[in-house]
Amino acid sequence: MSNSTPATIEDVARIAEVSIATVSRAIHMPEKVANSTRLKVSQAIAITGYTTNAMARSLRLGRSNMILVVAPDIGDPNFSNILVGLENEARSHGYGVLIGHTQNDAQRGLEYLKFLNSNQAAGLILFTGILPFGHQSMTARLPPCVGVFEPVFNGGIPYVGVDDTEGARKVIDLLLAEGHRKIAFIGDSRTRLAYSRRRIGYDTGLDAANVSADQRIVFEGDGTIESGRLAVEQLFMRDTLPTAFMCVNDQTAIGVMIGLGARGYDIPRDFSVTGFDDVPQASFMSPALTTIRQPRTAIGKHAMALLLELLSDGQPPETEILLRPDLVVRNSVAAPSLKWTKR
Amino acid sequence: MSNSTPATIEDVARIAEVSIATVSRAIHMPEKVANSTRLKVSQAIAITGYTTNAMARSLRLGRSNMILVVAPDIGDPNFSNILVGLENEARSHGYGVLIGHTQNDAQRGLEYLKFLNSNQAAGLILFTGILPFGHQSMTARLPPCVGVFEPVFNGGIPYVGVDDTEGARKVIDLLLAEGHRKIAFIGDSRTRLAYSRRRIGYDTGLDAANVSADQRIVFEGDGTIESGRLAVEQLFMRDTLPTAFMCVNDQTAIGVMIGLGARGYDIPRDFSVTGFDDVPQASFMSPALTTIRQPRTAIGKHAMALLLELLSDGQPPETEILLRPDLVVRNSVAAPSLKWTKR
DNA sequence: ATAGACCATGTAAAGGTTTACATCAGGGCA
DNA sequence: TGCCCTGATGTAAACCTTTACATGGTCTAT
Repeated sequence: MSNSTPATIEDVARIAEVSIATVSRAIHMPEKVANSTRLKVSQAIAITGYTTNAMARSLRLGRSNMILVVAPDIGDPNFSNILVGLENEARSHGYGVLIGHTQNDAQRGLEYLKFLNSNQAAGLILFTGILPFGHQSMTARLPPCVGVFEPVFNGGIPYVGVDDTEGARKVIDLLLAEGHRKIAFIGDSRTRLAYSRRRIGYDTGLDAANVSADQRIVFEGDGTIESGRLAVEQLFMRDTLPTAFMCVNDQTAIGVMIGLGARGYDIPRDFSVTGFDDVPQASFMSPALTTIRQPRTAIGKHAMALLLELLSDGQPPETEILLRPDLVVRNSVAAPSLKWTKR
Repeated sequence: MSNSTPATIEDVARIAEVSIATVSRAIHMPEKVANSTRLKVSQAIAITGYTTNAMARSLRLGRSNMILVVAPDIGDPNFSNILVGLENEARSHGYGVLIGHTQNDAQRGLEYLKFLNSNQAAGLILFTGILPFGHQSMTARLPPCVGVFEPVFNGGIPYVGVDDTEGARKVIDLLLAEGHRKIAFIGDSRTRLAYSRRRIGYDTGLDAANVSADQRIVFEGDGTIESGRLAVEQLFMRDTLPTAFMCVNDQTAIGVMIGLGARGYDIPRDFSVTGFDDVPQASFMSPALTTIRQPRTAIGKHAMALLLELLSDGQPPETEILLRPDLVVRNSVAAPSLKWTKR
């Protein structure tokens, strides 16, 4: 009964008194097999506890049932919720999720390329924005791929993300509604598309409200906490201060809050601050940060669904899926301080 | 040159003018092959860009190069840093990391069991404390396994975690050193070993300081934020209050802080509060929470290293690896308030 | 009655490795 | 010279599936 070696399709065939071909068909194309035979086979499977050997199957089929997910840093807490969406969707279609992170190290990228090349994954989900690069013959034969958060450099690859422009627009509209006119945008000089799109939201929002160009302040940071702090220092040296800081992401916003706090200002009484992403810390800041929520689980789910569609159809159904960003109103925004508007 | 189909060992053999057996040996047992031949083979490999087909290899060898990591919830931000340690260690030994989460759902556990049974993983890392359970013949043939955080129920499985007793001892010693005598332990009635070990730290610490039993207050919660809040409510209904709340984990501590805040008390002036785990939020609370840091990346690294050792040796080198917990002193602890000590 | 179509099933090849066993050449020793 | 040993390489089987093709039986329409 309970052998130490797993039951094979042959064991099942013997017990069901059919050929192995019939067993395989009973499993994968039940409609091609007579009812009586199908029954015999499923009984035999129950007796033996047979599970099909994935290695043999993948070898024969020439593709595995694994999806490789490569992120710059899997330790990033923002990543974990996306993983949930990815995993659920994949598992429910019989795929497993393999993870890897590059830490922005080309060497590691190359390792994953080799990994892919030895047929270990049927598809690839990229958070890095960059295709792995290596030996000509390897790069030529990558499996279907989907980008997340930002389009993959080198193009032609569908991607899933949040509608950055709309998100930014929601933020700027909130600030405008509170009465702010002089709003600084603390950006990110790295050329990532997400950031330039958020900038567009800022600009179009101000355009729509007829805020003149000379009221606009843009600071190019690099998206880190430190960069937010620095932005505050720099802006205080100019003669006109904003009444609100609209930050390209939560990290920057946290930095801005630290910077303003260090100078003794109260948020939101003296200045309003907004972020983007809704990282876990955002709700624990004091004041809690008003920001845009990234629908992370949904992003993961959509990205995986898109990839699986690609795997079966072969043709990318659409090139870009943008999810609706939600404004999360907390306590870091209020009407502009009279102290500054009066000037 | 750049074929659409991957190079096989046969292509390499043809170019190197040797047999496929020799190619395989040149790769896996270089000492068994003449220098001149080895050179020819490696040149041929370079020309073809050959990578060995992992499916075929796994099929032949009867084991894959994947490690399955199963956690209750991969969305938990505490999990992500462990993943980093796991992945780095695995990858550097040529293994890939597959992830899965059970969400405490037996159905999903069964899916992973099937997954393991079809030879998709060479080893298993369990965060759930429970072996997946299913058809007799499947459960009988699980791959080598390592537990993380808590021993796997049903025993015999080595595990890696932090030294909970020592960690708790560090906390209680800090509180005692600040002058606290009446210290409440807010525990977790779920029978998880980690928690009972932390309780031991609490008790031995107080024993060592000769704090009498009637000075000790133990509240059995369930480890959630809500449970911390509830503990505060309950303790306020008793006639003697503690001067410090030592919580079994950070979640509970956050709940306690919320509860005390709601009653208008200031931490640490009126009460001291401590946690355990150092979750990401801990440093963003106000006041920032004094707690015990889990060396997460190190835990991941050790767990994977242990598993890989198991895979090659077959024998568990040790049954339990306890890492040193570090006390993270922030701002939630101060000397006891006179208001309470005077009573 | 017979050809053709169709259905259920079986046979066997193929997928890319690894490795036990066979082969062969060369060298040392009696 | 003949024998055995050693070291390098080749041959072929095995790992477990899936599936194209072959087989044989039943039914329908001529």
